[in-house]
Amino acid sequence: MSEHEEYLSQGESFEQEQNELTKRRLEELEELKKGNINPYTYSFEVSNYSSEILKSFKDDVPFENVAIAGRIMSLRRMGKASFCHVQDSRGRIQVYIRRDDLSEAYDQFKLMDIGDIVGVKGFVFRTKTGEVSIHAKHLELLSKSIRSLPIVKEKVDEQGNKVVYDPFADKELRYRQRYVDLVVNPEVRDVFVKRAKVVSSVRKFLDDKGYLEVETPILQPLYGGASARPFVTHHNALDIELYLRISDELYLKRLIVGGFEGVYEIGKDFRNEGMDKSHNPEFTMMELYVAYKDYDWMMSLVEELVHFVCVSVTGGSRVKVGENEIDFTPPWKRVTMLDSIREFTAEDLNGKSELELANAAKRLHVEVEPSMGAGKIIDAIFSERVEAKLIQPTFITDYPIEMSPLAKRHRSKQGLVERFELMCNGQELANAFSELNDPLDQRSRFEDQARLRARGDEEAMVIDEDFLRALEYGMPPTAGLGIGIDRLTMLLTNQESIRDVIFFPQMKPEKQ
RNA sequence: GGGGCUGUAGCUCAGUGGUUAGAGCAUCUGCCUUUUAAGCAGAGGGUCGCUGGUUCGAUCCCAGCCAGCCUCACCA
Repeated sequence: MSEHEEYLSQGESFEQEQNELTKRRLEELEELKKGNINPYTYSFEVSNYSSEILKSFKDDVPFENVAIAGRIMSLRRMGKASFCHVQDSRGRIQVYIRRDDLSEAYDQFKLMDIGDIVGVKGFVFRTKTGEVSIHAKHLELLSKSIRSLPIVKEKVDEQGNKVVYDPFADKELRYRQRYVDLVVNPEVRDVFVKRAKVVSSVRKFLDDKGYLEVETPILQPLYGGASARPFVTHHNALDIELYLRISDELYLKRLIVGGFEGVYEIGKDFRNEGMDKSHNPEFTMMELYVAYKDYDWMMSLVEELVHFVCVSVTGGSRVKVGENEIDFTPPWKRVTMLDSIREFTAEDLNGKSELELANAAKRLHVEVEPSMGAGKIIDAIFSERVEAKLIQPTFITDYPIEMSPLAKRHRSKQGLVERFELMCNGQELANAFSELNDPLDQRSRFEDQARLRARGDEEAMVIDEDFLRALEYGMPPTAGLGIGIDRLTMLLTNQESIRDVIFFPQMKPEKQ
């Protein structure tokens, strides 16, 4: 049995359909080895990048001795000369290969395919038709591809628009084989480069303010800080259940108790809930806690932070998102939850009883259940009648106390807490409050949650005695903030699905 | 979980209750030393998502299942 037959017989790593194409590639691989060519080399001295060459080449100035490496993305063979495009991390450049310049290396070139990774040395020139290209003096196979890539072709039409033929567009394949998506769809790479810029600019902003980046446990004996169902796992040595964190909040506040005056964490949270275009089971959250500050102060910080990130990532203060243009120039509108409802529904819910609230909900065609308290009814009306209409960044402030067991009571408004959410493009982007630091109040709020849990609310918070103990030692007045990094990235890159800003979104397992 | 749409060649997609299921790209053979959606001539490639049913006959009709997308609900 030949080497490639043996490889193909090894079953599952090759689907049936790929066999013919792969078999051919494996034959080439053997031929290369027979010719003493290592198809998987160790290194190559790269001295140039495609985009830099294209940008800096001037026709009258000789540009010699360039060396690039990348993947062959197109191939036009014309007997004793050929053209191909080589794609590196910064773009693509055409390479001209002539038998006369390469002699026996041209025979190797005949065994190369689209998808192979090559190193090219040569000089830069402009072809008859005007494309800046590399005239190869040396061509070397660096890594052989034995699985054929989807072939996407492009043309620039008379109007100068890029036309794409046979796009690799199947969303399932794109998410499952993101490596292929990234190779073949250059705009996908751009989104993730911007995502990295979102994270680094958030970090820079907070570092420059003097806040300390910290890491707290992801595996937690108790979960808390949000209303959500957790993932459960098991630690063998201790023989205990552990939960994947649903938020960082309670640990970060312990650090404020410990004397840090500003701490933040950027990391993954995990929530065992449904998935849709704005929810992935694991997602990236930034949480910040600053001592001696309140939620009013935090609103100004959020304006400054998000504006800074927007400028860093996009170069400006305005972003096109779908049909809308969003302007992040501060200051942003600040409106209480009840006022926003009055503004969009003409219902004034201020000081209304539970029965009056239920009637208002009915008038607005918002479904309410008998079990819902005043706070939940207000929240339901807001979610259904207001939220989607908030396109420009808007702070919604002063939430009902029942929904916010970790937020401090409002200094002047009965039944409300000092909390705000930043709404933008009809979605929540940030959530913040004056943190509850009264241990007696915190304990009674936890107990309210425990009662909800006993009634079957699986998302109600569990009592965290160690957190209460920390508060009993005394926590300074503190402002806290959480920003969903994935959703911020969606906005700044104009992506409508969270799956398009996460490299490997959660998928059902692939069928065998 | 409800509703809608989709699944045909490696990729993008046509198509039909009836002989051997098509196109472009990709692949293979031949020609071609400035091409570019390269071209010209030829060739190979399919469990028509899976299972069952109706039928003389199913890729097509029906049912169930699987997977994906959209949407509603739930959920932050």
